Amino acid sequence: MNMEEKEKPSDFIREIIREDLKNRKFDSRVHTRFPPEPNGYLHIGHAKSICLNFGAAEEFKGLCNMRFDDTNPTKEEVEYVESIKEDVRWIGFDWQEREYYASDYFEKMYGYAVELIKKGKAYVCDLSADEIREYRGTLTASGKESPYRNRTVEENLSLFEKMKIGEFPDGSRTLRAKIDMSSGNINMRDPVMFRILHSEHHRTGNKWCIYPMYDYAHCVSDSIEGITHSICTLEFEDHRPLYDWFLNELGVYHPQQIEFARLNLSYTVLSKRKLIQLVQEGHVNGWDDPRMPTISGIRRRGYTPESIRNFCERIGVAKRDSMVDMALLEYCIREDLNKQAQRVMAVLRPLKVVVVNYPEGQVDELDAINNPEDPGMGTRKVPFSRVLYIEKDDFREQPPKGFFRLSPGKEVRLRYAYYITCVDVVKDKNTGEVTELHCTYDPATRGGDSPDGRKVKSTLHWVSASHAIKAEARLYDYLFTKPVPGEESGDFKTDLNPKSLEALKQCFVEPSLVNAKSGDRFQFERMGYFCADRDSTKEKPVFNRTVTLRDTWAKIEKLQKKS
RNA sequence: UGGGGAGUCGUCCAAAGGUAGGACGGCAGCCUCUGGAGCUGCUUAUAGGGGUUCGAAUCCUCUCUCCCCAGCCA
Repeated sequence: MNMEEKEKPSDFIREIIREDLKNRKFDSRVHTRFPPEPNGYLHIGHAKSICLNFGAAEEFKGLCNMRFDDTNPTKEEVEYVESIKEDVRWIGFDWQEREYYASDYFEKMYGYAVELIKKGKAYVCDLSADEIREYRGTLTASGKESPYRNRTVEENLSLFEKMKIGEFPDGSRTLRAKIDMSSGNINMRDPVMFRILHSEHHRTGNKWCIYPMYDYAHCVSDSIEGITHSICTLEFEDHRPLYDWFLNELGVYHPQQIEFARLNLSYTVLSKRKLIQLVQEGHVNGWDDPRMPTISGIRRRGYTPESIRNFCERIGVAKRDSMVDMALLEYCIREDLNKQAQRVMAVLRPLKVVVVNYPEGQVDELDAINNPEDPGMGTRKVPFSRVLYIEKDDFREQPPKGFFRLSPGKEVRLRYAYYITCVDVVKDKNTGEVTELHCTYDPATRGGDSPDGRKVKSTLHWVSASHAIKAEARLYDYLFTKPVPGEESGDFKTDLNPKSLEALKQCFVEPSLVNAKSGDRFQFERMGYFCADRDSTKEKPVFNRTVTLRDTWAKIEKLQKKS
């Protein structure tokens, strides 16, 4: 086995494709499609499907179509088609000119339906929605045939024509496939093919007042486009017999439907219904809120397309229900950003430090490495002066066991600068809060190395007070406090994390960040990866925390608090 | 109690009758001018019972558990 073979993702779907290719099925073609309904924003679960459909097509030198499954005008909007296109492109795939819509095929679907009527395989039914439900039976009891089931072909043809030209009100009649009301598979109990909907469609306008149902529209669309492998999620497994029935009765080109398990991710929700609820009820600030698992939210949070693709590869594709650990997604973005992101110093919760033996008014320009993982990214100058800010968490008046950072009398290194020793602690007279530290520095340690070889246990990040830029940092935590939101209570919203967003408005970042543009990503050393948000202004940049760095000390501290 | 699926480390995915392996997480250590990164080691897994076989996660059989389906949604 060579290296290339080793790297290739493999799963049961790719195995099927390989087998089909070997047997020259579908003329040795591979043609998939990504078929979203434009009724919401794409999320990380869709990314799995996108990577599978576009990825497999690419690997087998085939094609993948973009197809909007727009058969329900009451729920669909152009806003959604635009966002979907942007998101798929951002993830890194291209459908060239093959941008299709199920609505492109309405005429053809109508014609095919007429054929089925002529074959005696479809009929116009006057039952109401409630009556259809009654007649359908239950999971264990078989259904009853509709009294309209045996109309003549002529009558059906004329009624269907009248449905089309708008002679009947919404809900008054449907076109149904004539299959088997006693089937154990409820989908086969004379499913509805067309319903009457006097509703304006985002593409076809008012041309149609009957719209096809998913089961009928999907297989026909796949057939028209010459799809070979129609990949969908597990809940459609029961629909496959119907998919096959329509295509067989029509006697047209017949793709193969294959089902895989949809993605579940811990500490979030991935259902359109729930996501739309979060947006509409204001639990988040829109579809692209960085806490949302939507592609647009993840993008704004600072994730890279590369990390999403790697994630989708790592989680694999199979048929069993599963719950992927959020920690894996975080691993993927850290892995990518560790290699890419420019390092920078930013103090999120500032504590003032006066270097008492450093001359007032003097400024040192120190060399800092932009990315230790990539020397090619070069170095930059960072200004040092008498008054600095360090991170509040990096000082403890009474250091707990294992605390390596600054405390009274202790010496630490300021990254790329000098060793400093804390000589005095200034407190607020009323609250007792530490407001300022007095430290001395050792001029011999300039650059961060001690000529006498003495070691310090810790290196702190810092900024020069007079040079720093004021900034806002938005720290995000999981949107939910439980791995499976609502598992106990039954209502996912009871597990919403009240601390999922913490906005720190008085941060100080090093001056090199003046030029940061919206979308730029950085590692704030020792704090995490951050991405400049579009809310940034010239006066005050805003940074979203994409993900923290792994934090060993935080882990130790948490353990200590427990015991 | 109808029909359709699925059960392998904590999590995700492999192993197509022949040593149950990888990744994430966790733990321990090494290293380090980021308590980052990197490196090394460890990590109570084949749902259960029978059977076939020299040999079973894999084949047969019985049982158990979980998921999906009763929209004129997709």
